[in-house]
Amino acid sequence: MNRDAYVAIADPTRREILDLLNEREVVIAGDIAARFRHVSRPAISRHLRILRECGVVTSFRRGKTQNYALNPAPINDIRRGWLQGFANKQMKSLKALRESIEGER
Amino acid sequence: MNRDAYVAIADPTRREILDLLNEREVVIAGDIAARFRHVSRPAISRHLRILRECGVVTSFRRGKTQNYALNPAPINDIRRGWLQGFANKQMKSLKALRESIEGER
DNA sequence: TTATTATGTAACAATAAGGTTACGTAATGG
DNA sequence: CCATTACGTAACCTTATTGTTACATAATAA
Repeated sequence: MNRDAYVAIADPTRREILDLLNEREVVIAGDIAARFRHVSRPAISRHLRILRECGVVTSFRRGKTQNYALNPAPINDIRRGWLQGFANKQMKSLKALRESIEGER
Repeated sequence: MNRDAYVAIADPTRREILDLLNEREVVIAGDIAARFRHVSRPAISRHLRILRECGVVTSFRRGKTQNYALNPAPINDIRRGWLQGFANKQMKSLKALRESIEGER
């Protein structure tokens, strides 16, 4: 399956996983799961799969460990893409408002 | 219910609604629904409710129309909050990497 | 080879998401 | 008052999400 990066960041557990991968470069699956007391290892495994399907992490096997690494591009694209455009439009509205007030003088 | 703004922007239909509200200041519910050929009015009505629950839109009645307006703050908070921190951490990693290369000389 | 470690996945359950049609209701206009 | 307009919502269906436990598999260790 191929998912949207918006989905990746919509879940708080996944954001926490992404934060972890942003700090440590490469982290093995077991260490990621160990971080979460309240969530089981299989649940984390599936979150990791979703993150792969969103294209925000990559994984590779080394010996008997599965290693995960961050691919931040799709997440940065959200920030510089839709969210940036969203913020820009607000500025345009403010500018238009400001100019209409100017025009009233 | 009280939801997370991440949920608001996770759905493409809701992003489209938000874009619309970002352009037009105040839009009545019917006009929003009319924008979507493939999605029914009740479905849009529920998207609007979710957007309210996420605190990203406000609505008020005027006469017989329900008027919707954007509250961009929670969305901007995502951009300047978690996503900004996420991007900053990457820069820190790059800086650390750069400095470790410096150190090797 | 057998046991252990590390991790994915199948099977299941509960809940949420997103869509539809049909109906309820508040405001306006004749 | 009655019809119309503009919405929300209830009931229902389907599919997705999130979690659990139990099992399968791959790589190493003994």
